[in-house]
Amino acid sequence: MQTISEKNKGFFKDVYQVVRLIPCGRVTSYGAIAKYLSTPKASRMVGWAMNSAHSIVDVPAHRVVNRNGLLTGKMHFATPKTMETLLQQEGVKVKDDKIVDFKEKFWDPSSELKL
DNA sequence: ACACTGACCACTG
DNA sequence: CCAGTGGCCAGTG
Repeated sequence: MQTISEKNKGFFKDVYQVVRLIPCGRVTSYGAIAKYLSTPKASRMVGWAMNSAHSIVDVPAHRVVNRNGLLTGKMHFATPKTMETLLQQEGVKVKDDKIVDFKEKFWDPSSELKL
């Protein structure tokens, strides 16, 4: 393996960059990152990038959730509760594997970074 | 080398 | 409003 951690593919690297820039106590969605990078349809690839990113500490994948604010990838972490635990430690309230006041905690790179 | 799957989102009917 | 389909990249079988 060591696919991205060593080589870092184009799209993957961009995803990690954005996720890495996510402020503490803030969350974002796949579509937001995908749209910021290129097209919202690429949200799937973002999720796939996370699939490898969950193994990378530099990428707080726990701050990345789906459009519903649901912790979709919690199962991919060390433990199914690692994701919600990390979020709660950062001040993000998680209830029923979902982020409370998700829209308030939502961090849109296309709006915050924008450039 | 080909085909299918994968942590999804947005649009159309 | 709810349901269904399309679409992007990369990796594995």
